[in-house]
Amino acid sequence: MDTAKRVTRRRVRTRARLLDAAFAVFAAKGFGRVSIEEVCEAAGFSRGAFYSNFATLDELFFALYQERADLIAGQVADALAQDGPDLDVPASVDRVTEVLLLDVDWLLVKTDFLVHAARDPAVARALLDHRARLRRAIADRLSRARGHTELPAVLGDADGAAHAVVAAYDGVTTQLLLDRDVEAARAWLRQLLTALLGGGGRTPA
Amino acid sequence: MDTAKRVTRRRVRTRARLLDAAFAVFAAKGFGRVSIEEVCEAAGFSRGAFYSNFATLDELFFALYQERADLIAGQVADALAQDGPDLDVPASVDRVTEVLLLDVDWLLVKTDFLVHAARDPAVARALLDHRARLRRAIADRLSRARGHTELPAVLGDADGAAHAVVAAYDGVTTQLLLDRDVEAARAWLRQLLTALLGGGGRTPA
DNA sequence: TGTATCGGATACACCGATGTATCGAAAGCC
DNA sequence: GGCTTTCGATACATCGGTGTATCCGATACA
Repeated sequence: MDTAKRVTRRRVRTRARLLDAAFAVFAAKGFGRVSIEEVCEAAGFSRGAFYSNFATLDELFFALYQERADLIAGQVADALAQDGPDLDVPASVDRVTEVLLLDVDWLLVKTDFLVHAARDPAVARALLDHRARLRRAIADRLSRARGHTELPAVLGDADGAAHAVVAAYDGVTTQLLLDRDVEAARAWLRQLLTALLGGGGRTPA
Repeated sequence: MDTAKRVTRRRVRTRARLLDAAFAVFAAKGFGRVSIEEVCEAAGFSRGAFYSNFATLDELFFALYQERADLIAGQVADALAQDGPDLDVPASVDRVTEVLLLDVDWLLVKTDFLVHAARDPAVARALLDHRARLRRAIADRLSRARGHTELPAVLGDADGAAHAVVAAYDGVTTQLLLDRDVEAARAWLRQLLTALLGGGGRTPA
């Protein structure tokens, strides 16, 4: 039942170029202020290319988000897998923080997508799925290390702790979008996370 | 030097109606998807009324945000002022939480505004100011009660604690926008805040 | 290399929103 | 209550974006 059209190699390239261009334009101007034409122009294509690959800007946005979010998720998983069976909380926190607050442009686009998802249940579900997957990765890591380092009881189980980690991430992101100070945000997220997870009292610079 | 035009009473009414209508429409569709005409129609006016009061949609949005944000800020201040010189952390947390997560529509509009501010330095400054004022109110309250309840040292001074409170608020907001579960968000914010501020171990329902 | 299919460019018709200029009615002032 | 000023409605010109239908060059496959 392979309905595959004649394999296409050019197509994937142009699709990728469209997505890249869209990312740049969305980051710069915000999804709400971007037209299909602008994306095409930035990608060096005509609108024909766009309509051949996507039905609407929303569809492209969705594809874009999915692609990049998977990428980040993978990086986070890697960062978490990097220490052995013993969990070194501060080191893990550092690595994850580095990944999560790497690229302000991504945070901009991601927030745009949040606003978009907040008004479309179907999109919201996709975003919630992504977040759930992220939380699960964190929770797994935390519970795997239980017994070594005891979690503060106030948060409940490892799942609660993972929830808290994500909330801290989101909270710091908000501030970062406004002041654009990545280093401050990283320091602040580290501090928050160690405060929540109790990674042994480390004092910030 | 009173450059005041002949006093106008009708004007303020229509302006208010425009702002109210804009709030509803923005909440429903998102700032990026709303046209001037839609706002006017929702308010029961013609576009002439709009252009007589605002130069651009951005300008209206700014005014709208300022108005509502001041309102909320006042309510938070009230909530914080409600106990006497002694600070009852859990009670205060409850009251503030109630105010901050009162209205999902407001959170939607506020997040739209964040996205908007993230790309306009002037607007960003205004939003940062608001946040700073909120933080200061919280920090004042916390430090005024110092000695009674000791804050966890990990967060630094009262200012750091206030920062953490706002971050928790922002983080919980993000989740709330996606799952629309206000009660869960409230419970979760209470839990986070007591975890951060150490309001004596209360266990959630 | 020939050929059938695919992908992107071009051209066109259309629509909705914008901003402005003008006019009539409402509201304040004496 | 008349007069003046202000406010909002109406009409118009314009523009940018959208979506579609068609065409030609590129690309895979035999």
